[in-house]
Amino acid sequence: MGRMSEELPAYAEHVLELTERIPPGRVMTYGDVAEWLGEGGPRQVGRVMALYGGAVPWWRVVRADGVPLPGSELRALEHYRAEATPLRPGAGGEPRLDMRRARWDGGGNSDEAHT
DNA sequence: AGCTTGACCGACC
DNA sequence: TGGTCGGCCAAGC
Repeated sequence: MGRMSEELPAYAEHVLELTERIPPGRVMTYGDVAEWLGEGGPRQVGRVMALYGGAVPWWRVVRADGVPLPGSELRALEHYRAEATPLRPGAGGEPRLDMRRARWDGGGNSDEAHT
């Protein structure tokens, strides 16, 4: 029949798939995901994560400024600690992601970090 | 059809 | 370091 009941939009599936691909200890920004995918924008990625992010390592997709997801900071921090994700003390002493080291390019070159 | 909202981003000041 | 502004793009009302 004509209508295909998409339980999960194709775009959402791509976002989730890439998210699962992010190695432990690394993160990608919403914008990076969108750019890597070559479609949509940061806001679309954010929407997907808000709706279906619970099924994937959501803590590995973060804002460009390295601030942990508001509302789930504790849970995120726990994961970062467990994965040894590069963190950095913020102004108020609050931990923020060290984007310079934690940012992952998407597998184009897995080993590139290391200053 | 128009306006608001959102797990955003970069430039500016 | 932090606040504001404009741009972005899809979904809801």
